[in-house]
Amino acid sequence: MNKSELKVLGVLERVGGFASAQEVYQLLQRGNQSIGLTTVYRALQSLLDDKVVDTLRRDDGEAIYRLCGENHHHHLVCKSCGTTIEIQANAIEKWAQQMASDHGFREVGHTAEIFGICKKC
Amino acid sequence: MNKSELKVLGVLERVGGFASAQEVYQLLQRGNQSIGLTTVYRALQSLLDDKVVDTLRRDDGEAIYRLCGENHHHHLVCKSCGTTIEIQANAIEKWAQQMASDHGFREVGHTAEIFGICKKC
DNA sequence: TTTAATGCAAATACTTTGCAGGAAA
DNA sequence: TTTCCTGCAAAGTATTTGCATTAAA
Repeated sequence: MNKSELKVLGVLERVGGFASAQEVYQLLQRGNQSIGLTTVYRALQSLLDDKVVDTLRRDDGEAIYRLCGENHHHHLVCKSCGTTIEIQANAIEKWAQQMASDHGFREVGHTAEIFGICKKC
Repeated sequence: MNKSELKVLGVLERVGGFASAQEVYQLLQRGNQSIGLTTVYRALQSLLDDKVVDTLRRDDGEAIYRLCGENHHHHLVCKSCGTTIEIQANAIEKWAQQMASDHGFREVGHTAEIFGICKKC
């Protein structure tokens, strides 16, 4: 675990959810923690190998990462104004676990998002 | 629905599962149905808009497509080998509706995906 | 000194876009 | 003609790799 990996971990902690390599890089640039993009990729790859972070793909194909085992939440997003509401979803957590074990899956994660038009719009 | 879209649909039917744009393109090249890569991408985009096909991302970020059934479903995806299982989820449908109406949202849709490592991997 | 870490620049792979020629209506 | 369809080439984006430089042990 070297200096770069610690910086990347720091960002992921602050973000408290998913972030792409490009986002991590930009956040580091804004702070005074600047490191190269290549190094961010290498740090993330290494953290993945060590199973410290978890990865999946956004709809546009960009890889996003988060700390493993972190409690996550879901979002209710307005398609019109972009307002985002964080929601708790025990039902979803259970559902995901259930479905996964029904099919013999392990190391399970999930994503879920609700979108629509909010009151104001 | 034009000629190119029909060719792409034909391939997806024959494949009977997921295929990437690049794969569709190569399969068409091998047959005597050759069309340009650009056209394959455009056809897939159009089929997506018409909700005739369904898309997901492979682990390497490549987009894969397949014909979609009429009913709304979710996916259980193996992060290792890409195996995908379709699952029904009434619980999720209800949850999404509930959460949305709790917050005064309308025209509601949602996404949900479970990922993990499957039995074989 | 010997090894590991860094980052620029180039390479790679998938995907999208600009544009000009061709088909269809 | 006028509109839509095609596909080549170029551009764009995320990611990886080669390589020379620097930091660390």
